[in-house]
Amino acid sequence: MEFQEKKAIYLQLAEQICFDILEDVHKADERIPSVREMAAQMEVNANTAVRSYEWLEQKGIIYTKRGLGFFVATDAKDIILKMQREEFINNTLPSVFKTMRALGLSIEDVEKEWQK
Amino acid sequence: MEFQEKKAIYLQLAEQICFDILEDVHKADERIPSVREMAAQMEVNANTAVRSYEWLEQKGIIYTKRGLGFFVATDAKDIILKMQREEFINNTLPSVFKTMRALGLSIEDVEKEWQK
Amino acid sequence: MEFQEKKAIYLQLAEQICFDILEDVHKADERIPSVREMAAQMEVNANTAVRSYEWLEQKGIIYTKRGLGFFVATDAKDIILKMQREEFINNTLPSVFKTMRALGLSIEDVEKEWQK
Amino acid sequence: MEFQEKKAIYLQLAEQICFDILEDVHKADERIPSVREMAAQMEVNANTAVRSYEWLEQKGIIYTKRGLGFFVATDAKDIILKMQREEFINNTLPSVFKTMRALGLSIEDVEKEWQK
DNA sequence: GTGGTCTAGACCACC
DNA sequence: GTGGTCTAGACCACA
Repeated sequence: MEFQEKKAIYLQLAEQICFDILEDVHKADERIPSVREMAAQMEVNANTAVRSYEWLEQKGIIYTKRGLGFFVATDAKDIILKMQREEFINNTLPSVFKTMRALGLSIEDVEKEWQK
Repeated sequence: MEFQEKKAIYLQLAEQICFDILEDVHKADERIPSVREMAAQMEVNANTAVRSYEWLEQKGIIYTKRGLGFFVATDAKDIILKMQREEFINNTLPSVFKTMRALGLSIEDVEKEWQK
Repeated sequence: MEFQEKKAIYLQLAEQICFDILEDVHKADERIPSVREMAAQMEVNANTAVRSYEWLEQKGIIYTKRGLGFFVATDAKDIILKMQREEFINNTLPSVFKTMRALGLSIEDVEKEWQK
Repeated sequence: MEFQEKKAIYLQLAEQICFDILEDVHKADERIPSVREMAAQMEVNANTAVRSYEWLEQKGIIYTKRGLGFFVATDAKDIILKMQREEFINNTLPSVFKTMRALGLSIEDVEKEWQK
């Protein structure tokens, strides 16, 4: 996997895993590769993979069964979508709005385009 | 100047010049640096700077006086803003709309955010 | 192909291609020789042929399909004829009018000739 | 003087002399340089200059006084203008008309431009 | 294979 | 000095 320089690798890996969950590469309640396997697959340091899994667990997207590994949460997709929705609302939209103001475009202009 | 790898350098340079015109670094009807000066400043090949200037000239943003150099068009800002508006409508918005559909967001959700 | 010294080669090549389109050597929606083929045929540098093609593309006379080559636009002939009409009106006619004034000829004299 | 390759040099020289007469470089009833002087000035072979003078004399534009040289005819300008008018009517205009037909332009279109 | 881009270096006309 | 053009040769993404 290729990573951007601007963003922490463990976050990019976590996002990739989220993407895979949405795409059913990893299905609800099923096991995902172990930290070491994932680290090898993605060619990152094992500690980086650990941080990704911790982050996903903290978000409730995966959970751990001692001795067995990590599993996809039943409602993982819902959580991910909700997260992405918030990301869109809090970051993408404000940036789009800023551009609109700079260009003198109104919300009505955007609505017209949406109809198409 | 630093350039992204994904986009042609001559286009990035042209956009930078547009940005400078909007910011009054280069004012209407005034001369901009010669092709060779700009190329040296930005550390690109002279021919690449030529392509940028040709692109801007073709858009009507700058014009040339023989033996004297390139000058900012009187209505350069209008042209740039119109261009950017079209770019936003034709490229940025469709991408935003695609994300909205993927996340199940409606135009009403966006309107609520806009009010804030 | 032989080129005049007074005019840019890439423009003369572009005009030749226009001529060929009008003569159905290159037909609407069909592929024209690749940049490199054309350059070899006409014995010019490949970059010069590129400039010709870019000029024709910018005029809407040809269009490009990625990895496949350049194709003649459906309405290429219309565009070419319109272009040539403007050229005639803006350049040829003024020069003819200048000669007429120098020789003391009126528009009526020309009309008489036109009738024949 | 520089000569085009496509046209006989003696004709180009004769035209240049006509041009000079119209511009009063050589005035009516005055002597023009001898054949040898002219040949030297224009850097052409003396025989070529002779042919030019013969051509001009045959047209009635210049005349010879034995032992004195060549002189500009009293009505030289009239003859030249008449000649040029015929040249315009017989060669330039037909070529213009041909272009007009090829482009689908009418004499009315030309009249409109003439008014400007 | 295609077009697209970039560099390096050259010559020209114009001012 | 300015822009404008041309050549030579290189690397890239895409199909």
